[in-house]
Amino acid sequence: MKDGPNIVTIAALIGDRARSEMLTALLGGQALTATELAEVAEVNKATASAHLSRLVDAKLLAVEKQGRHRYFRLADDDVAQLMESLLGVAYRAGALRLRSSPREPDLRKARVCYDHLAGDLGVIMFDAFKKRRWIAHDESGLTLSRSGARFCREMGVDVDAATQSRRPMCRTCLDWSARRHHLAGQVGAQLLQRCYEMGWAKRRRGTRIVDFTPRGEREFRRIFEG
Amino acid sequence: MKDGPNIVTIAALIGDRARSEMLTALLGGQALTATELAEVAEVNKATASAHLSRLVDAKLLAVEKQGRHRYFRLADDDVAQLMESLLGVAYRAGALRLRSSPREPDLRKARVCYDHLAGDLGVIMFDAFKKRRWIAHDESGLTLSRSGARFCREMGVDVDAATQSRRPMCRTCLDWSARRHHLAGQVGAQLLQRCYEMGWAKRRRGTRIVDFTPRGEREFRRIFEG
DNA sequence: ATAATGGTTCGCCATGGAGCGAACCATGCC
DNA sequence: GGCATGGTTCGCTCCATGGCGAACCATTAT
Repeated sequence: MKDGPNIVTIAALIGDRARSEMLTALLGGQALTATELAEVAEVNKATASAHLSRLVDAKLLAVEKQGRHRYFRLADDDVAQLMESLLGVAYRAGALRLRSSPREPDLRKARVCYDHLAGDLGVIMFDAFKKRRWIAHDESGLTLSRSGARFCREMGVDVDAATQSRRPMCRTCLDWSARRHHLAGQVGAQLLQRCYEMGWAKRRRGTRIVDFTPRGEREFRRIFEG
Repeated sequence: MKDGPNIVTIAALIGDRARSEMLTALLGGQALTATELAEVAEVNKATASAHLSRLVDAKLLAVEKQGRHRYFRLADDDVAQLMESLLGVAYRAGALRLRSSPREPDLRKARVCYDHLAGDLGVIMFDAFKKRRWIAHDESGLTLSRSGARFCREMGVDVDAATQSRRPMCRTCLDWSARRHHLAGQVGAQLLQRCYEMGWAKRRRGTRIVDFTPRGEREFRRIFEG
């Protein structure tokens, strides 16, 4: 077997219906068990197991044992970004099944991207962060400014806890539907959490769609828009 | 055939050794003929032809007829970005063939990413653009500031011609080796051209590596660093 | 203990698709 | 015109891999 540049194995792994279904499901952010993933992919437990172990070997997924369950999640948010890139190309190549699906507008408006908010509302939030200088580009990427930290605290984000972790606070993520950036990283993740906790929004079951309540959306826009 | 989300077809297309070899070659930016690509991929002309037509159908590649030749290139710089994303994940998953290849340091230092400069030097240039406010983020992405345009003109970039085209002037592109952004878009492409024209750098044959001359690198760093 | 449930391993089948050679068009050159 | 060269089409082989069922281990529940 001639060995090619190993993007081949990665791409081939994603380029299978069942596995891709699993990965897309995990883009939702929550960890799922093997059987759940088998259902999502509509395959046998045996096949699912085989797929999953290959995905783990390739470091696309990470596992966590919990009792007799094995919880799978995306290994990394690089992987999430990769999936979004793929979705972007597929979407613009016109092949994405989503297009002309009734759910598409909702997905474009607000959805979960691994663990943070994507879609139009995600972009709005990111723009606000830039405009108000809550984040700044420096040599090492994106950093939260002093005023940004203040804002986050007001929103109930535990900035100090976040400082401990070695996961970057802020990070950009390319939004396939809007072709713009939105906010990822710890701050992005925690802000989405807060949206749930404050009752502004809720995940729609079985999808990546985030439904904002009318009041939630009003508040959100009041804070981030204009 | 159950139809999955169509990232499957895209990923599957990339997930084949021969095709992936072709795509990677085209990441070099110049259009190549079918036979050249067949050689790169080490396959028959017949198989190459089959692969190429599938890639074109999926809008990953674009063709241009010229006499009895058919020149293939990446359809879009979205595709280039996707490839870079994949390279990034493959690289960090530790599987990339490059790793521990003698050429790796050179690739990390400076390489072509489709049509613009990537690698450490690419990142240095992008950082300079940010720091000196030659580019600014606004709602619609990255724009070239007035001083940025002035600088580009000094460098011999034809900014006005670029304004005509509908391809974005500036665009970020994620650098898989540096995990940071570098500059893409028309300005990125033209600046790389100028590096060649001014004799600062040269493509290393058959690779994506850009070799700077000692003088070229000195000049480059003098302008963009610090 | 025994049963139930979550996952994995193994052996087998089926098929998609990658690869080739040969014949075949298309274009350019002499 | 005739010949070389670039690409495509067609028919064929062959192998990698996805899929399943059944048996099996592991963990929790009763």
